Amino acid sequence: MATMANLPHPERADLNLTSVLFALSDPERLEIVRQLRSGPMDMAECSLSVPDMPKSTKSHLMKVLREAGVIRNEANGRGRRLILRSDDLEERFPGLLLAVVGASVGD
Amino acid sequence: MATMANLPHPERADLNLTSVLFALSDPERLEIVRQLRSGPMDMAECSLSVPDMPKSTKSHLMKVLREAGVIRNEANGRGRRLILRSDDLEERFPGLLLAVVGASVGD
DNA sequence: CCCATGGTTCAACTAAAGTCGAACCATGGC
DNA sequence: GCCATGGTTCGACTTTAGTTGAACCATGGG
Repeated sequence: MATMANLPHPERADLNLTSVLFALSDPERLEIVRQLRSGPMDMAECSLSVPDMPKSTKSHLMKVLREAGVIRNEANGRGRRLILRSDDLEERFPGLLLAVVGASVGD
Repeated sequence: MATMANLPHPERADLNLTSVLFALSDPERLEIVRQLRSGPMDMAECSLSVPDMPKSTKSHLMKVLREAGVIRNEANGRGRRLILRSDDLEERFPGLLLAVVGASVGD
């Protein structure tokens, strides 16, 4: 029924550039964002470079992205559905997301 | 004669996206970058939100930006000349700089 | 109803980043 | 030559961020 814990998300107008940049400035978090580029994903599905990452650590990565307003984290059955906030980011920071996810990381 | 200490700068090809994003994810550093958008500046001229910032702290801000490849820091007489590496950034991460410096920060 | 699944939260710890005084160092001007 | 200027570097410290196990919790399935 999708009634699990509703986590807080900042509103579009409250998105802060430096917070977004910080959230994107970590390779693991950036990788998550890239995977979400092609559409929502179940959290359990999204793979990271560290395959055996503890779930508390993974949850923390999501928290940073969510609190910066980069992703939404919604209850979905037993799991979580992750959604990139493309529209909100585009509105607040036009071109930023495209530049970031489109670029070659460099290492 | 401009022969003062030559600080190390990463080459264009070595620029790393997450390092650049991290360097830009601080309000003070972002402000410096914005001031450099309109051309090189003497380090002594660039004003920060904290007017009485110790010079060691200011120097550290510049170091982070320089080591990420965002700015050049060249000897210039008794002082230092700061130059935004627009071309290198545009080459490596097209559209990124424009999106970042063009955006409203949000707080 | 019970339990496995998939996740959040907390607390304790480690690691990384920021702050800033003090020492040092070129330069340009006198 | 000397000194004021404008900066870098170092070291010690504070602060912030990342990591993880353990406890907890909602859900869906049997």
